[in-house]
Amino acid sequence: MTDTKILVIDDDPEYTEQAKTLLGNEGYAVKIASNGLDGMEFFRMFEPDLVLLEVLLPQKDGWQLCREIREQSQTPIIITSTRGEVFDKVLGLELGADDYMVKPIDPKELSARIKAVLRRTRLSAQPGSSDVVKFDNMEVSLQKFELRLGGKAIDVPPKELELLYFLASNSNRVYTRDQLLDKVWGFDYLGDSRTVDVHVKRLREKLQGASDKWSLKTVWGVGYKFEVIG
Amino acid sequence: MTDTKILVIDDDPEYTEQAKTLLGNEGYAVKIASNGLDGMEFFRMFEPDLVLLEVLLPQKDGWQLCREIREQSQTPIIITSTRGEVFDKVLGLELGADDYMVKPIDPKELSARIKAVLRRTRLSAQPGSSDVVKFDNMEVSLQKFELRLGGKAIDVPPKELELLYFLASNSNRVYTRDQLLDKVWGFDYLGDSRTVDVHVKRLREKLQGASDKWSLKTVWGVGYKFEVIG
DNA sequence: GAATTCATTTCGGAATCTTTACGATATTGT
DNA sequence: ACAATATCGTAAAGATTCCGAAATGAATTC
Repeated sequence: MTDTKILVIDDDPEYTEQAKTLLGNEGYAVKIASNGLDGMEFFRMFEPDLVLLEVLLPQKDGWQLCREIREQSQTPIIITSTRGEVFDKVLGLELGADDYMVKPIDPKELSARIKAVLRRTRLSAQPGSSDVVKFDNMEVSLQKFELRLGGKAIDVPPKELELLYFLASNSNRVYTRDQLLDKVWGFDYLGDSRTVDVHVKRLREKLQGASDKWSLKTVWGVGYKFEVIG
Repeated sequence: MTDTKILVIDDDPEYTEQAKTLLGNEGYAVKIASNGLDGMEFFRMFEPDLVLLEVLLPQKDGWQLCREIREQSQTPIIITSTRGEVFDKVLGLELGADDYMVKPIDPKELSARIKAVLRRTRLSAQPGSSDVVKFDNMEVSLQKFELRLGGKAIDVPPKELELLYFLASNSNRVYTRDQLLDKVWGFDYLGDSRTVDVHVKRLREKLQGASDKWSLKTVWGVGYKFEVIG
């Protein structure tokens, strides 16, 4: 049923065997790496849908690995650790991990968390995201985190940039406010959908008169879209 | 405006009363069940759009109920519990609940979470069902929510676009005004069928002279059709 | 040419969007 | 760690757009 691939990076053979059996039974394809270097290598080859990553690793520790994975992909990561330090948790989440678990791990909890994380990240999986979006004289880069209009860099706050990036990278398609809250703000955002309007307005101020080949359009009764002419 | 139904399953009368008042004020239709068996029964009869489910219930506990509901429907479920155990949360999510809240519940948070969950679960029913209808130089897209004539995008209000989309995607077939009200406005629409005439007129203004291969025709004494020549 | 059906126009109310202002929150710089 | 700054999100008022009812005029049928 599921074709989902999970990469487990941990040097405790007993634990990894257990994990492999458990997750295998749940229909996942499981791969084991027992040190940091292998971990990174396998990550590239295996292209997992989720990484289960131990903090304490030979050759290259989990933090480092987490950072490297994040630099090149949005693949969800669950950090595991024998220590239960709050510090670990905070650091892990800061580095872009999606969840955090303390060993020893209850098998039931593990599979539940994996499911939950996959569910979350799949919701926000965006079609066609290649980091930089260009239209005519406009360029939006998430990596550089900037907006360029005719070669000139414009200061744009994070939320506005993310919103513009999302709309532009899915141009001509309408999104409801709720969809935008999901895609840009996150599935667990609690708040009013009018918020989108305000951000659109602030964006429009900055984009005003920049080009006649594209625009941020309102679709009455539906939502917004980034429209490209021609 | 909202016709959304919420089923609250909880045996604490004080809590359910509070919830009923709060959610009622927000425009939801609320039904209360005070034990597990009623809960399942009401779920079937009432067909709610969302279930607010307490874990600790007489007769049949929340976990069991959650599982049963999931077996037969995708209706979103928010689990509530007095304990704040991580275990509960994880188990809840594993059983297919959509969110989890710890009592005592802040009314503001409750309504925010309900909104968020509904938002998430409704995404599949949003515009984006990549339906496009094409005839010659005309293209109607619900995804882009636009009408294109010869490559040029034309602004069309929602109702008009939906009407055109419906007629065009069932081309050459006649529909009475009442049928159109049913299909486009909704089966529960109460109103004058002359309304259709007005919308047809407005559409014709926009479509005027666009092509001779198709047209929005009146069928005298019957209704309208989108006629395609050749 | 009378009766019926359709087209067109107008207009107020409703729904939706825009804009503004302000407090809360997060970020930055020192 | 603190203050200064920037961003974010909410609420409310203002502007806009759309919808649908009614009324009148035109077309079609018999």
